[in-house]
Amino acid sequence: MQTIALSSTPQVQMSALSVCKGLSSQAVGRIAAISTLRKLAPREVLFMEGDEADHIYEIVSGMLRLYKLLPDGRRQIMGFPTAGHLLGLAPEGLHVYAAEAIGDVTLCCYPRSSFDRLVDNLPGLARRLWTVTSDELRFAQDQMLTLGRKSSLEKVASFLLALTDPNTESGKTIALPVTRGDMADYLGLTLETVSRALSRMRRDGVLDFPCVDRVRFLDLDRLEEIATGDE
Amino acid sequence: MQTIALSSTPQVQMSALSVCKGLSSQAVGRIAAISTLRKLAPREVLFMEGDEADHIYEIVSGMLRLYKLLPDGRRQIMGFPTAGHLLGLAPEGLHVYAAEAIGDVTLCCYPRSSFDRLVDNLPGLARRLWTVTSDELRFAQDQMLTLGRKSSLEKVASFLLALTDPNTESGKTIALPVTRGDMADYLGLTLETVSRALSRMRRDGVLDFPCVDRVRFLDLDRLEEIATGDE
DNA sequence: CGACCGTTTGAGATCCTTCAATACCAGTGG
DNA sequence: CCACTGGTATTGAAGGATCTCAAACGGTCG
Repeated sequence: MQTIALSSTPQVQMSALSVCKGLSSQAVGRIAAISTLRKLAPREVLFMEGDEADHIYEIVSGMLRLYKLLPDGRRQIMGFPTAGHLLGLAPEGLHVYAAEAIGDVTLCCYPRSSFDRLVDNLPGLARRLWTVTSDELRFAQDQMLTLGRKSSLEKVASFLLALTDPNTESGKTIALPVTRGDMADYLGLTLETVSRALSRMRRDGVLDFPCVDRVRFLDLDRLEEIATGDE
Repeated sequence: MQTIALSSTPQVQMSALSVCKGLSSQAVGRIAAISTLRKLAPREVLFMEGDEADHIYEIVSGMLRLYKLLPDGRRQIMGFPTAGHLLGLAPEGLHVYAAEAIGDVTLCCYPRSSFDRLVDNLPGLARRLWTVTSDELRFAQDQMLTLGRKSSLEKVASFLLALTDPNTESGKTIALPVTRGDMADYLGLTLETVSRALSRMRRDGVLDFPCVDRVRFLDLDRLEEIATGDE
């Protein structure tokens, strides 16, 4: 079984990684050969928009925020990738957004030049990357609908729903991994507006907050109606 | 030279098509073998969101609008693809947005099943598709910044700039291929707000309108400053 | 010419932002 | 232990940007 180590402490099984999904064990071995592990502290910046994209990263654990900035400092967060997501797949060689760790993060790193060679030589890897990128594109397009056409309440409801998985039911409590400010920059709102939307849904009995960083869903059907603007 | 015909009238040189870029002439031949041409009339719908994606399309000429709808009819336009763009690359088999012709459109069609086989068998095609999809993703992420964080004036300026090419200079006039309403649904605004933004930039001497569907750029530097929020 | 469609412009309403005050919590040092 | 601090969240009040509704304009086409 292929593994790689970071300073001999944590170990990662390569075949469990997202880049390797669907590839032969021989291919996995060749990917492992160019991998190294890396850790990020909270708020550590992995790369900035416009930086040379000399590595491709796969998140092993933790969460980051990806964002773009306008010259005056306005920020749009593109997403909050977690374990299994790939970062830095910028075909032109420059990062198109910044990436910053939210909490502690572990990454698997592939030097870009070696990775490029693998893409050409490993049948199946290019297709795998196409699938990954297509999924991201679909996600980005859903977000365009949210950003362009939904009200603040609908935006916040959509965000909370995106945190759930298929087997989340009313009554369940989940972690809210990001601050109000991050939610706001993700949804194109201010943090006050996000806070008001959350308060309103609590008042309306749709959800509740055991503490600031947890949500308890009380009425998921209603939440879904709010998110899609149904009524 | 590989060509395909529609009812014996128009002919298309396969090697000029975007799917084929960078592929061997043998590969081009195999792509040509599964191609057919199709024409769309203005306002004709190619597919709706949620439809089975049984074909992949490459635009030969004309322009379409791609959009998503909310249940109550709010519309977000994802883009206005033109010649060379690929449509229907939905890896899960369902279209994730609707596609509708704006004017007359000619398409090159590939049945999905045959196309999928080619992706597996033609080395280079998967990578080509990855590149195409990555470009679209980058584009979508730029649009997320515009939708989430820019003012109406900045949005309209950004849209107009996206219509220019690198050698457009102040003084040049270009076609405005879409209505105010389409611009609005693309930028997350109302058509009135778009109209007011255009009027204001005309008042300020940034641009002018010989007629409703043409723009003359008078001060491209200023337009760029407006688009990025610089000042 | 009249009907129609897209555009422009105005006036008022609405939603979201801005600014400000307060609350809350964890960490720190006296 | 507790006061102090900094970061985050909540809530209120006022302002502003965009939307809504409405009227008028201009070009195209039968």
